[in-house]
This record gives sequence, structure tokens and C-alpha cells, in this order.
Amino acid sequence: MQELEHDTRQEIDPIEREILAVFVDGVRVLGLPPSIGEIYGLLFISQNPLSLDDLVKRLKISKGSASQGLRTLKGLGAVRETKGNGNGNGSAERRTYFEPAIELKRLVGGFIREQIRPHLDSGRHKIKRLGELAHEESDPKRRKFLLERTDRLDHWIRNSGRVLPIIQRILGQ
Amino acid sequence: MQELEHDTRQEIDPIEREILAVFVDGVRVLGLPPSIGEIYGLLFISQNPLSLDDLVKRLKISKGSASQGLRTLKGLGAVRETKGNGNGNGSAERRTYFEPAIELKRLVGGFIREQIRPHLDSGRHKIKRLGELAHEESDPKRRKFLLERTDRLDHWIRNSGRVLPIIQRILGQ
DNA sequence: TTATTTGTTCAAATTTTATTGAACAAACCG
DNA sequence: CGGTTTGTTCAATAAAATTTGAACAAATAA
Repeated sequence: MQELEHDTRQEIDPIEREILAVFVDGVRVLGLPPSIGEIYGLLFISQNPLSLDDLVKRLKISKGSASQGLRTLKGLGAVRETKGNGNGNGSAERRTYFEPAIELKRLVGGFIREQIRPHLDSGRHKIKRLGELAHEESDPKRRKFLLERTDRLDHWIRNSGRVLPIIQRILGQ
Repeated sequence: MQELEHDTRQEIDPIEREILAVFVDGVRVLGLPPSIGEIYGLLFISQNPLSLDDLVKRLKISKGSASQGLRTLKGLGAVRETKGNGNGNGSAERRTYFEPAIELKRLVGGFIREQIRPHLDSGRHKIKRLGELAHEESDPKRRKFLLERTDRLDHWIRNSGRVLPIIQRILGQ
């Protein structure tokens, strides 16, 4: 079957290249790999949904990278799938197309859910356990000190948890 | 000169080991290397200030790592120097000792100042430039779309900036 | 049925980041 | 002065994270 054109020029022009760079920098701050910044960035500046294959061709990355990157982005709620005719004509299409979620609220929510909450939760558990261990310290002075410090850690975690919904509320406009 | 004992036992016991692990995990989330988590962690659970040499011996890390880690932590405002007699006896001491800043407010403030603000600022500049580039796009439809998107990026950055002082306020108790 | 398209997985290769350790400098001591 | 202590720097090395690409599976088509 003949490949139809649908805004999938091959080359990435200079302004696109710069936008991608901004996203690569952005996701690095969040602890995500460059390929994810490129994938999300290209979706962000594309007027039509793109398929995995489009990403591979235009970004010149491997299918493996594209597949894993899309999985992560889906997990973050940062991309949506639009099954079928993403190419705009009426033909049947079984390929999956992707478009970016561009509402900051949604992006932040996904990041908090996937990357922050799990760490806070596991942190809370570990610190709870630390408190128990501290109780077993034999030297009373040392025990008091350790309990003080584990208690402080506990406060840190609690306060961090409290701040998240507020962040979401402020960014959700 | 004879080395005096001042709570600088050589070995790290199991509870200390676990606390260090919590800090190593914690700083990884912030994009900092493990050695920094270990250094801050050991200071956090020490009842006396420690010298660079104490860190090297107890954590079994190189002098280079300890020196660079301490520099980063100082830059973040996460450790303070206490020049001179950190060992508690009255003897003259020219070695520098370090203690951790344990107020969450201060830690968060330092992190925002050193790691978040600079990225937001450079992001703002890059995005401003992207907007200018988008104006030069020749295809009117494409230009409109790109301006829409760069404008959205601009809003993201602005909102992110707005949230920081609020975070600091909430965590500052 | 076989051939083709679409996408996933994961071991190996690559790239990036962190750590080491030796050379160096500065400050103090005798 | 020479010797020692304290700490920094940075090129080389080690370790960790990312990316590739080939093997594989599932779904459709012929």
C-alpha cells in the first residue's frame, strides 16, 4: 500500500529542533531520559497525531526507545492513544496514533502520581521502620537522639505530602 | 598528635546503614548522586560535627568525593561549617567540621534556589526565543499553531514559578 | 497457509554520570 | 627552611543509565 502524506515530513526544521531541546532539558530536570523529551516534544509541536513509526523516522531513534518512551509517557498520562485513522483520511487504519496531553494539571497530576507519591509512600514505610529500630538502641542518650531525628524525617515526609494537593490545585487552571 | 575520640567510631551500624539508604534514595529523586546522600545522611545521624576526614573514613569514600559532595551540600545550604574545635575539647583545631541543616524550610529553599530557579529562568529565556522564532514561520496556519504552543509553554513556566513561594511557605514551619 | 504490519522485550552496546586517587596548593608547625 | 595536615582539582576509571537492534509475538491480509 502506498504511504499517504499527512504532515509527516521527514526532516525536523530548526525551530522544531529548538523546541525539542527545551523538552529534553525539561524532562531531565524530572529525571526522565532524553528520548522521552524528544518524543513528547515532537508530539507537542505536531498538528496531527503521530504513530510509533513516525517517531522512529523523524527522531531517528530506535523502535525500542520509541516503544518504551511511549509506555512511560502513557503511564504519566502525558500522551493519549487515538486508535485508527489518525491520518485524517477515511481509510481503515489499525496503527495506533498518539497525541500529547497539554494541560499542565494533567501532566503534573501524572508526574505526582507516578514519580512522587510512590517515593513518599515507600519513604514513609522505611522511616516508620527506622523509628522502630531506633527504639532498640541500647544507649539511652543515643536512642533519644535517633528518635528525635527519625521523628524529624517523619515530619518532612508528612509536610511534603501535604504540599502536593496544593500544588495540583494551583497548577490546575 | 594523638587522635582523640569524639563519637567517631569507625564502623557504621545497621540502623545507621538503613538511615543512609533512605537518604541515598531521597537525593536520587532530587537528581543528586548517592555519595551526597551518604554524606548528608551521616551528618544527620551524628551527634557531633564531622570533618572531611571523618566522612572519608566512616563512609569509605574518596577524599575527592567527600570534598565535592560537601561543596554541593554547602551550595544547597544543607550543611554548615563549624570552624575549629568541633571535637568538643578545648584544644586548638584548624580542621573544618560540618553539621547538617535540618530545617525543611532551609533545605527546600536551597534546592529551589540552586536547582529549580535556574532551570525555570533559562527555560523562560529559551521559550521567549521560541516565540520569536515561531513568528518567522512562513505558513500562516503552522505559525498560528506554533504560537499557540509556545504560548502554552510560557504559561507552564509562569505557573510553575508562582507555585514555588507557596511551597516554601507551606514547608516553612 | 504464508507474508506483512505493528509493536514489545531484553541482552548487548553505547553513552553519560559518578567516583577515585594522585598531583597540587595553602596553611600551619617545629 | 622542610615536614605535616587539610583540602581542592581533574584526568582516568568504574559504575549506572540509556539506547539500540534483533528476536519474538500478535494481528491482519492474501
